[in-house]
Amino acid sequence: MHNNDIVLPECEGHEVHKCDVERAKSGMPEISCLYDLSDFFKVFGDSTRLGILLALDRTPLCVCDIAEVLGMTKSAVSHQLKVLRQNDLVRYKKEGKNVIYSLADDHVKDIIERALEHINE
Amino acid sequence: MHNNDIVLPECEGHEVHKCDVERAKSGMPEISCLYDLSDFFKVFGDSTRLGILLALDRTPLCVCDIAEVLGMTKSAVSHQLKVLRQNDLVRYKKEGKNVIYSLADDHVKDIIERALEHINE
DNA sequence: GTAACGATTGAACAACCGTTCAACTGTAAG
DNA sequence: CTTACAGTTGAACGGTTGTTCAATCGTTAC
Repeated sequence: MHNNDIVLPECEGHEVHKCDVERAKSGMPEISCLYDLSDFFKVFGDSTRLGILLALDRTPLCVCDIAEVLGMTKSAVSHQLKVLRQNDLVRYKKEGKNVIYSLADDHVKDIIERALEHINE
Repeated sequence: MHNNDIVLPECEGHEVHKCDVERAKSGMPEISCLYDLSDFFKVFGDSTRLGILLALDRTPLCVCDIAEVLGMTKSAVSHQLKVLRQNDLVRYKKEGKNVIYSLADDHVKDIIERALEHINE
């Protein structure tokens, strides 16, 4: 519908179109960048992962404790911790039988607080 | 596993636990707030919706033009615009046969730019 | 060694989500 | 009135995703 060879002057008759489309296109980031960005937000788009991050924002915790705080199984928490690890949002260190998780950096906190502002108008 | 009646002093032997769990729990926001927050991020966690927002950040556009910019069908775009509307991220006004969409406020831009910073380290 | 516990992992399942398709509404033009 | 186009909508389909369950690894204690 959009990429045919017929000469059709897309939506002729309104001046709203062609130039605005060009302007919007010129300002758009790379497609790959768009995917990176949406993937980043996708990580925050789950209440379990968000809960983990908010808990770790208070204090470093082992997996067992995170599960206790959120009222979930260790397995479910561990799966989500893996996602957070792969996105460099948390760090971890082994301590005996425990694995202590903590936030990777302060950037995370900023982003969450900014979003909270928006929600509370 | 977590909510049985047996008296089991959860993870006795390490001082990492009980007090840290209490500290984390006390700092946690309401569960409903957690859902609101993750729902908010979920909206940004899709490249199509993100593309729409970035395009509208440059200039207001009608549905047809957004579809042109992103190389998608009007239907797909309209579906995602509905989601953005429901989350108060875009406004719209009718103009003849067209519906012109624009960003609801500047908060959106801030959040996206903050995320971009994090991705680019 | 064995037992117990913290943690991770993979498979499986259900629920969710985004696009496509077709049908439909409403407006503008002939 | 009829045609054409912008936009919306609902159903359906396929892909993704989060939790559960069972099995496993590593470390500690006996």
